[in-house]
Amino acid sequence: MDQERLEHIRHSAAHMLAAAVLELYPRTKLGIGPTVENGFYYDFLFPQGTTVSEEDLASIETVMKKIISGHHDFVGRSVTAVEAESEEADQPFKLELIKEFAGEGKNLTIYESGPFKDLCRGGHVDNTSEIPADGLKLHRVAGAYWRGSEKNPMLTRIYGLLFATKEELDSYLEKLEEAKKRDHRKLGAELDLFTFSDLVGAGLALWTPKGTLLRNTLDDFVWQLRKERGYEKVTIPHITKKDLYETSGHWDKFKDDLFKITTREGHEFAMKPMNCPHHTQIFNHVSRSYRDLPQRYAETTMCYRDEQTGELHGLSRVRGFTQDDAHVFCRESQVKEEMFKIWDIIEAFYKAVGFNDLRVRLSLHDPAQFEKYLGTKEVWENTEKQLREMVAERGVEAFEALGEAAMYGPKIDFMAKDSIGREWQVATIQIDRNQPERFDLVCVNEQGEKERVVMVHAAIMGSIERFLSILIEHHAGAFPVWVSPVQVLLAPVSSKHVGGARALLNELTEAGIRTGIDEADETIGNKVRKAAGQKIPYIVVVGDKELGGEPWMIRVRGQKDQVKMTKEEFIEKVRNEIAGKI
RNA sequence: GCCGUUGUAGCUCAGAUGGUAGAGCAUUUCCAUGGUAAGGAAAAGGUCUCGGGUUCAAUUCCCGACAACGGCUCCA
Repeated sequence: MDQERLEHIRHSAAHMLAAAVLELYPRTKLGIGPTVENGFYYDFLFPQGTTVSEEDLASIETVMKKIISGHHDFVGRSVTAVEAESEEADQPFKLELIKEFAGEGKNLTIYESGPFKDLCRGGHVDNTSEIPADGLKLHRVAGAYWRGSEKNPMLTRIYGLLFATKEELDSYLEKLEEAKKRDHRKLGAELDLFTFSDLVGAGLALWTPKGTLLRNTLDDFVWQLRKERGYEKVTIPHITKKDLYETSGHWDKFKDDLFKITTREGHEFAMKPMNCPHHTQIFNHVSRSYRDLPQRYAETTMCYRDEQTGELHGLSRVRGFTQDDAHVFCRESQVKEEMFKIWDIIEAFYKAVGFNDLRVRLSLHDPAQFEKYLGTKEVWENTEKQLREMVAERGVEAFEALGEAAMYGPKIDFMAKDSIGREWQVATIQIDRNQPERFDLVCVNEQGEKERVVMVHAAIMGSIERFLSILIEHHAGAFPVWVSPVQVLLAPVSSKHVGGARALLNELTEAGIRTGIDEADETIGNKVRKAAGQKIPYIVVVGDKELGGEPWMIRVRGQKDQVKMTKEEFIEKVRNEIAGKI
């Protein structure tokens, strides 16, 4: 079925949803009912005191299907604004739309289908019998502001899924189930990686030893890639005087999102929401010669933003998060080379963690809202042109996104697709000519003159928290061997094998393999079950045979049959995988 | 922040028109020395999220806070 036809079907179904709601709740006021990616929604203002629960959806759905089965034709007719207003007299939201559309000189049409009529620009099927009722499911109810503005009243939005066939609906529902199983919030608890505490507060993740190992493993690799390219580590405090952000321009635009601290002497401080302003002060504490450039500062450190409670979500959106941040201070002539170095790091890193094809997004400013940004139009346009050239030179396909730029400059963002096809922004490279201006960052050039430097911002994982939410879901917790907190689990057959297993533990650990041991007095079957649930890559049962020098039967994650290998072969194999970032 | 739903043991969930609660898994101990996805038994574990109110009595009803979930808005 072609997309346009599916759109018509979904939009027609939205009318039927409204019809069903009016039948069950006659005094309901109607918002709008467009199509969305996998179906449609309709916004309603229910009569005072009515709430619609998830269970009520089933009865609405039943009524909806009954109306659909009435084989009603969709009949449209043009109306004047006055006619439209009289027909929709008891629908305040429709009246608002009529007024607006009439003001814009648009033609108004009303579509009738059986018992229901609606102001609508069209795009329907001819008859409701064309709506595939068995591909339909009302699945969610949510709040949504009228016309998307938080200044407007909150309406109740009912989402429906609608596919051409039942099979497609079922397969989509299966996909949702699969996503649920992979949910990082669930896996984070099951794999004992992180937790939240009501005492500590919402959006403040606490990392267990295993989770910390995971973070550090990834961060160490990023650092290795950076170190090879001339980066140096720096360290900054997590708070700053207000003055720093007044100079950077952040205080003005983002003061609501800062955690603020007032000292006993009445001075205002803030928790840092980013690191660049601090890093400028390290660059700027001595005069720099062009010979000292580029200065490349890297630091993995936490930032804090006072996100609204309703926006928090697992690790994806938190109040305290860790950036693997880096800033390069360089001359204009060095920008491209530095950008490409970062690009190389990003490619190497994402390949190693199992994301193969990153999409590249050019995140540009939104010309319609230029007041959101720092700096002049000219600087922005030049920088954006430069980014386009670099993308072209790099020979990659990039898509452009208006309004996705940072406050101080445009970005090249990298988008990763996870294993069930969802796309996420991960790494980012940003060119910044505004903060060097504001902090007066210069070097002395060959002519002995002051020369303005350029800042390049480069986060590889971005926020480690958000990155891990994506990584956990991408691999469903079954991380590549080099990333896994525990790479090999030893399971002694009985208590008399514990000593021998401990010796093996030392041997494997010496070989650089993260090894665990399950010494519990339990059956071997139970130990295997638990280790498999922990998604540990290799499980080795240790009994008389193994300790007696016979080949091992290794249980490999994801494989049904065990693999036979000598101890030496096994150690070699795992070491190679760790070294090869597999 | 807004709309809606929810909050009972570490986890997953039962439960009572208002009379302080129960299971499985996990934990601890004992028995079993067990060979690749749950061996057996016992014990321990709860201010029923927190704070107010109504009541002889509140985990249960009411109000408020906090937190989680689904969205909206936001995301430097």
